[in-house]
Parts: sequence; C-alpha cells; structure tokens
Amino acid sequence: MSYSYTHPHPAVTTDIVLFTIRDHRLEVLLIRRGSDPFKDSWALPGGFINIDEDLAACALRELEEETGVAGVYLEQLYTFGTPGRDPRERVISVAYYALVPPDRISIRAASDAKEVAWFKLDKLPPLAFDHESIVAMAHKRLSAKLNYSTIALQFMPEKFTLSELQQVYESILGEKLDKRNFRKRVLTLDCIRDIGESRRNGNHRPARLYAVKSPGTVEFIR
Amino acid sequence: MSYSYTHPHPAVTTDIVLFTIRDHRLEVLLIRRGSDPFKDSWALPGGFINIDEDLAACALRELEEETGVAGVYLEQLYTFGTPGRDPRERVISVAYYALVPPDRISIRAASDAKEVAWFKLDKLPPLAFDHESIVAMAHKRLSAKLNYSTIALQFMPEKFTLSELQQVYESILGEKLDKRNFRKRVLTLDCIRDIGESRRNGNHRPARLYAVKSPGTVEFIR
DNA sequence: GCAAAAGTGTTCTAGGTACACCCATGT
DNA sequence: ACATGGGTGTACCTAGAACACTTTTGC
Repeated sequence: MSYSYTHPHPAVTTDIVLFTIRDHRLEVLLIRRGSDPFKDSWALPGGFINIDEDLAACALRELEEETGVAGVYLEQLYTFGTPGRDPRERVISVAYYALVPPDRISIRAASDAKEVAWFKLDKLPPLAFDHESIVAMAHKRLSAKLNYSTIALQFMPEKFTLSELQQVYESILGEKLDKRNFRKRVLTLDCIRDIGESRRNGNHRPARLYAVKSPGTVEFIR
Repeated sequence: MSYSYTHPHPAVTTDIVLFTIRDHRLEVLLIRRGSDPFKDSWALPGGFINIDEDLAACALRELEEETGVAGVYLEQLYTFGTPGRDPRERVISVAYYALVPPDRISIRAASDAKEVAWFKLDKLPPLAFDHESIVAMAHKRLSAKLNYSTIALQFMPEKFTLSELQQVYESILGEKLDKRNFRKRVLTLDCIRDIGESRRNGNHRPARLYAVKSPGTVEFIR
C-alpha cells in the first residue's frame, strides 16, 4: 500500500512527557526504543498520528500502546519541527505533557518499545532525538503552572495528606516551602476538602486526609 | 511529480494571527482566499510547509508572500489538528501569532490571496476553517502575556509617548487603566528610556518621547 | 482665558513572607 | 519519656489599587 501526494508531506508524531511523583521526586516515563533510529536509546513515548485521529487522541493512544498507561491528565506543550530532528524523514512532533498519580499506573512494555521505566527527572539517561529539550520545556511549563493553577492536584491519589501535597509542590519546584503558609494557601483555594478521616504513617500523630473536589479539572487561580 | 509514503501523511500548514494597533484598536490581518476551499472567504495568512523548512520560517515566509509583511515579532501559539478542519485532506496547522507596530507595515496582496486587509478584532468577518478559534486563542494569549511580560512593546514605533503605550494596553485588555499607576509600573520595569525629546500632538502640552531599550526582545516580569 | 492632554504622590488594602510552639502517636 | 511528623496564628512587608490637581501648549 502506498499513499501519494503532489507535494511532499512531513510525517507528524506526538510525543508525551508523562510525569509522576514517587518518593518525593519528580519522575518521567521513558521507553527503550526497539528499532532504529536510536535503537536501544531511551526516548519519550509517542509515535505517528493516524490519518483520521485527533492530536490528543494520538498522544493518549501511543501512551497506552507503548506503556499501558491510561486515564492521565493531558495538555498540549509545543510543536517541534526543526528539519533534521529525525534522521529518517521530516518529522513534526506535537509534544504533550501528562500527569498521573503514582498509584494509578501499571506500566508494561508493548508495541515497538522493548522496555518501559520511570526515571528521576534529575537522573535522565541520554535521550533520542531532541527529547531532552522537550522534557526541559515540559518541566518548565509544569513549574510555571503550579503558580497560577491547581494542576498539582492531578498528581494526588484519591486520599492524601497536606504534607503529601506539599511534597508534590516541593518536588516540582525543587525548593522547600513553609508549612503554615502552604496550608493556608491551598486551603483558601477551596479545591480540596477534608474527608474526616486520618491515616497513621509512622510513630507520630496521624494526618488528616483530603480529597480533590473536582478531580480531572484544572482551575486557574490569582 | 508525486511523493509516495507507505503510510498516509497529513499535510502541515502554519497560520499566522498578525496583530497591530491602529486608532487605539487591536486589528488582525486577513486575506481573502483566491481559491477553494472557502474561495472568497476571509482567512488567516498561512500555508503549507516546505519539506525542509523550519516551522517559524514557514510562518514568516507565508506572511511575507501573502501580505508583504516582514520583520515581525513571532511566537508559536498552538497546534490545531482536529480531523475535518480542512475539507480537502487532513491538515494539521501550527498556529503562530505575530505583532507589528502600525508604522512598520505596508501590506499588499500576493500569491493565492486576492486581497489583504486589516480588521478590527471586534469586527471580524466570518472566517474560513477554524480560524475564528485560532484568533480567539491568540487574543487570549496576548492579553495574558501583557501581565507577565514586556510583549506590548512590540507594538511600539521607534519613538512613542507614555499615553500611546497606555492606549496599547487598553486596546488589548479592553479596559481603561489608571494613568498614574500605569506610568509608575512601566517606568519601574526599566525597559524604556526617556530620549529627551517631546512631540506636540494638538492644542495641549507636548508629550515626552520614549524608546524601547531592547527592541525585539520580550522579557518576563514579576 | 479656555480647552485639552501631559505630568505627578500619597494613602489604603490585601496578599505574601517570616517565624515557633504544642499535639498525637509508636516504641 | 522521647522521637517523629502533624497541626496551628501573628506580625511584617511590599506591591497593587484608588484617587485629584497642576502644567504646558494652541487657539
């Protein structure tokens, strides 16, 4: 089967920077490529768009096919199209970033990915193509968005403590926050609610549990 | 000549929302389409990418070819790729927005554009494709960016008064600003300088003239 | 002298930052 | 009793908002 056009067409892909937070550290999901180019290199999940497929749907499908991950929060990041960024042919990649709570994921390698793994953001291996700059831009966008939206709640499981939420902010921003100021701020946002339960986490006072009021939605603040 | 691929490839275009400000009103540059689809409709300038051309270069080239406008400030906006947005074939459009001072432009129709004209943003004609939503998103981005960058300076000619700059902000935001607070704010940004000249604009006191310190660069503030 | 836009400071308010101690639990 | 993280309130500071009169020019 072959498809012909009167003018040359670039290939279009989506690439996804999937973030989660584990052990108080921001992590990115990578696949080890099973075929050339960059065979055996680590890369972002992603791939070629189907001819009748929406861009975001393509990103979700590739993520599911290559890693088994579904049900994430997804947002378009930027479109990367420098000629030569893929040695095979002209490839324009619409990059997305996605967030998932660490308890909502069971990854598996599939499709043309030999292997799937989470990497600490500050300990990434060398990446294929221009994927390092895609990851860098995604992290920058995510950090910026913490300050004017409730996007961080997308990392939270169904029930969580305020300390856990604070650790999420600290992991992304890479700095310690003041406990009292942090709690005052997130509680006045009125986006999480005290569910009246508590959880024992060690040899100390149990922590109150909270839940996101509108899961799946990200609101702008300030 | 024909180009064949083993998998179908979408076409890739760029579309450009070029803004300027004239008579204290935000305006958008449109072309009247000379060919189908949407023949005779107004649309954003833009067109198909060349196979070895960078995305931003494509946007600048299309703008130049179709309207004669060059030397603008350009920024990637969003990528629109809903299947069916172009009736001919699958087209993915990387949208850009651009800003130009009103004195830096001489428009002319060329290429497949029959006609080129500026329209007040609040009096746009019906647009081809999904160009209305592209314009809406560009305006939203521009408004947001006024609050955390010096992007408005891209609209200013070489010499301008503080009142003129204020009118630019007011046109984009669609609201009146306080003169004293506005002046205090832009002067503390330290991005424009008093060039020691003044200009008479009518039967009243002449206004001091200012110039942008670093033309062509947009800084983040706050 | 009158019309018209240019230019200029102070007060108030709200949101952000800095900061230290008691509480509930397990061992 | 002690170690550990959970939970709480106040004072300060700074940036943004509100607000009115004098100046310089042309006619």
